[in-house]
Amino acid sequence: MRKTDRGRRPRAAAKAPSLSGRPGRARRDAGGGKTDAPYHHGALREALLQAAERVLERDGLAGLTLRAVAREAGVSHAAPTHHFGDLTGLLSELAAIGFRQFNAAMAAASNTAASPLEGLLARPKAYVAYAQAHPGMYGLMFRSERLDYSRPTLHEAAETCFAGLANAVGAMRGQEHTGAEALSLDHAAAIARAWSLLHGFTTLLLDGRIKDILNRLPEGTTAEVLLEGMLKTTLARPPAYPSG
Amino acid sequence: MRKTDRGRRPRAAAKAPSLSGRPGRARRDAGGGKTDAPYHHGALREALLQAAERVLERDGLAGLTLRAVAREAGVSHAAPTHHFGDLTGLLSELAAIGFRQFNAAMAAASNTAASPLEGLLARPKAYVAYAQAHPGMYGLMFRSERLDYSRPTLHEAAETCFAGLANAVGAMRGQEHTGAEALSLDHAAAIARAWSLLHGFTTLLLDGRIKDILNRLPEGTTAEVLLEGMLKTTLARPPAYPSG
DNA sequence: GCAGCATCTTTACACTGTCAAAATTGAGGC
DNA sequence: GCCTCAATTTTGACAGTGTAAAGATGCTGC
Repeated sequence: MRKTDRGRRPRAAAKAPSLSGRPGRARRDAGGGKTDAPYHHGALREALLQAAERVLERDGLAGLTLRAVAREAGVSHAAPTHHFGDLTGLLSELAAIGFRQFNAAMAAASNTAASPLEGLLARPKAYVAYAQAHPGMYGLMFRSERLDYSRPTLHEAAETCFAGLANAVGAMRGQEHTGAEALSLDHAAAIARAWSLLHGFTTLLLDGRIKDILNRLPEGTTAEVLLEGMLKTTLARPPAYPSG
Repeated sequence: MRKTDRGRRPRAAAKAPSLSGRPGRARRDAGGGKTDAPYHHGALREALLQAAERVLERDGLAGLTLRAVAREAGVSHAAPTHHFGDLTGLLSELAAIGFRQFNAAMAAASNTAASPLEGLLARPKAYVAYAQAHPGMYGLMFRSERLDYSRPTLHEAAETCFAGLANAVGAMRGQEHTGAEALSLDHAAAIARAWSLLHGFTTLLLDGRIKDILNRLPEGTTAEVLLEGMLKTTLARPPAYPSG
């Protein structure tokens, strides 16, 4: 009994072994005051995902465990298993939510751009900005080896993300509709280059490696300025091998 | 995290509780046949690092635990603690070894290049090739959040790696000696671009994301070809803003 | 009303990292 | 030679993790 009761809530302070009392009652009050939560939660799946997002933002990827999420949601440690199968399942569903947020943020930034140049820079800047605002989520989405991309929700959300990026690159090169069909090597290289550049810069930035470079630049130079410098010298030039 | 069957050598197949026998004897025979290893190993630190490298190659990052390394080396589960402090210490020292291998591989590739163009492509190709040959080690070096970069050995090895990359970029732009001094924004952007491109492509490749792109290219197109395509359209053009 | 089933809890187990104490051994001081 | 001492290694324990199985509970269809 002395094993795993570290973070338990007060738990009614009763040692009565619940002969007839319902152990699931009057305990889930962390959310909005509904203190008479039924034994059957009703929407535990969604509640668990929201709890997981809170834990991720608060404690980072290392603190995102099944039991921590269950504690945050106020249910027993085995409750998540029923809804997600295992840890990979929970993480994958949460990552799918992250991808949708990510896509929405980039689409919004792309739509509200004023000048043409700003339009070109809007997506990449939104990409890095999202990662900086939600480092745990970005790490989960892109750096975690505990995701199952065969899950439909995650697969679709990630695919949408990739398609948006590929389309943006295609539009920049004057080509529309980058469906699931064949690409020229040049076009594929342009997509891979854009994605690699953004993803690499982002992960290096989150890992603190970019600081070494920023320290050699004038005082106060921010990562965003460096990113703009990286992009401008790339975007300002036409493709080397026109795609005709 | 059920492993249960993995690891767990026969362990001498004896249940004699070693009433007077020395439990540390005649057990470390995995290496070279020296079956009468003394209680004091003599070079346990090195043996543990080699064992850790074997475990990493065999079971990946997820299987690289303190206890697994101790089992692989044939010592008790707490032996590594004395030499490395904690898991972070062991992983950091192993990552330092990885960085040195990584640096050596790139330097060798850069030195044995024949043509000038091949010289430019040699380093990036060696970069990706190393990561493909040692995915676990690359993940440990660049993707693990459990490293302590304040450790001198790791700090120095990683710094050497970065300096080599920065120097290669500097040489490509006609500038030598990229010491720890100030950089122009353009030069810093070039370094960050090269590093981000390589690191991003590598991690995307290791995570299987590049496959989605390769599938849209002619049958049999390999990642190396795509990488060359990415680099050629970048390298074949002079810098947009000459560094004069 | 009640049987079936989905949901949630309890219990148990194997594994992990880390700490403290005990055991073993090599080396130096007398 | 013996004896202490410090370094090294083992043993044991503890808190935490994921996961599986069994028990408790309440909704739902009949």
